[in-house]
Amino acid sequence: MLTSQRKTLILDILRRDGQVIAKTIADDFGLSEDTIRRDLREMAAERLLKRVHGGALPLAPELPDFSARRGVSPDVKRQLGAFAAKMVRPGRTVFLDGGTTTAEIARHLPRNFTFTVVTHSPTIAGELEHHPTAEVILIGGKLYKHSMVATGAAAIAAISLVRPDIFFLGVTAIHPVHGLSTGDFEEAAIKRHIAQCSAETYVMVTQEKLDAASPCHILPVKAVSGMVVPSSITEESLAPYRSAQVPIFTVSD
Amino acid sequence: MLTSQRKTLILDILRRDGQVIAKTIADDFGLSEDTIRRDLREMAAERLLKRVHGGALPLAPELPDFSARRGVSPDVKRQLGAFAAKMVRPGRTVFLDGGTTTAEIARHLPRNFTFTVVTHSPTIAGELEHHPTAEVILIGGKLYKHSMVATGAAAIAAISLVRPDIFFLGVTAIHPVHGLSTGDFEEAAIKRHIAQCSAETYVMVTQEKLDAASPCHILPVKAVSGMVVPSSITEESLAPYRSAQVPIFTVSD
DNA sequence: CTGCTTTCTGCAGGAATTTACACGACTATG
DNA sequence: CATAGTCGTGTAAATTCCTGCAGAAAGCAG
Repeated sequence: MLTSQRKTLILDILRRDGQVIAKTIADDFGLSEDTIRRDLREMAAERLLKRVHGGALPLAPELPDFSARRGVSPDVKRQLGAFAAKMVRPGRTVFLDGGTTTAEIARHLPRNFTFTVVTHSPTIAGELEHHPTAEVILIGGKLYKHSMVATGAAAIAAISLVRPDIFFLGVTAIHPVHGLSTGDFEEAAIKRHIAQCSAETYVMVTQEKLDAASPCHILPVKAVSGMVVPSSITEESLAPYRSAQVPIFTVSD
Repeated sequence: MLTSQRKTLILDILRRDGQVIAKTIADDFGLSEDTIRRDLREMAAERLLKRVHGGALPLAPELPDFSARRGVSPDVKRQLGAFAAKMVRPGRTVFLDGGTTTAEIARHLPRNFTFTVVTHSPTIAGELEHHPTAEVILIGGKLYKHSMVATGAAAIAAISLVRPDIFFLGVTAIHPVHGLSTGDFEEAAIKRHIAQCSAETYVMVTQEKLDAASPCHILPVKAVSGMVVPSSITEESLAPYRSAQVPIFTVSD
């Protein structure tokens, strides 16, 4: 990656998130924190941003409304996303489901090597507009606006043509007995189909989804390759899933 | 390989990827890095690109990058968009091209009756997330990030399956002799294909696009069903198009 | 065809840039 | 005030850049 390119990317992230954390960026770019800090110092000297302890902020103290809205993406989801993004390896193909949790994965995808992202969500595709190295395959179909994902026969057909290595599945509920579920029948069918086409399926789980059930069944719990959960979830409530032989990845704060 | 040929190729790669890395290009061309660096130096002297450590970047930090383009002549585009949106009738199917001008159409689409919108741009699809009545069909394919549209064989195939009543075409240039054109070859092919599948094609024209030509030809002027232009454009400069028998819709302020 | 000139290309070596690591200093936070 | 995290500087290694030069190819005049 070219240095000047990296600097413009940092500015992009700064505009998008309203902040830049040296450590995070260093991870995303696969570079040392020193390099990032040097970049930040130089850009601060050019009056492109404001250097602060731990990272940098935009020069103009943005409207409080804006930063408030940007910051809402709860830390838990962001951490889950950052963790999942690290599971992507060079050259692999990853399928990103629609939803806010998977959107966080898209934001944290590594930027120092190439890989392919497949998604049936225009929102996710939009998140990747400024990603420097990701090749994006968009799955078309009839748009289900509630979740902003393509659905229908055309989507199923297009999905059948790809063989993702990893599928990051978003659900509204997960239950030891009732399995993974979501609110829309069509959407459930799509998710199930993607999982069947993918070598591995990982599901992102937050507290409020655990031990719940939504109307439409997607898959049984043991059909997934692993669950990604925040460390705030007690070991006790994970026990039923562990006994179902599902690998669980705990993301510490 | 001829030198000038090589330089053209380098510019192509630069436009396509938004970056050029000396080492990579040298490998691809089977030449020494010195030769490539010399080329880059010379082209930088000719103001064709921006030389940076490790390679080169497009001259102006992404001259017409999509997100950067958002914001040029917004009022005019909004009026054009509002006018075009009124051309949509109940029950019809409309294809929206990618781009900032067509995004304005999406924002102004009528909300009191149902119709179908087809688009190969995730950005446009995103604009329609909160539209109450529009059915949205998303065309999938390999995402061309510069313009944020799906491209490739998959996109062509999917487009072939729809028969839009109206296609709102976005271009970067229109010229009485050279016709409609845009910057990317693949994108031009897609636009041409959409136009061939559609009953009618209307092109949105603003002042800076008039009487200009971009590298890749899409269609001749007389292939379109009509041009939508702002009233600020003089009748004089429209004369060549009127004599080509192209209906012109003037949008007053 | 021959000899000369011009242009292009690759190589060598020194300069400049970039990056990562180490270490002591600094800052935030409890 | 203690600790963990972050900063900045110095340094060494790697990479990239530039200059000068020599050989090869192409163009041109005689």
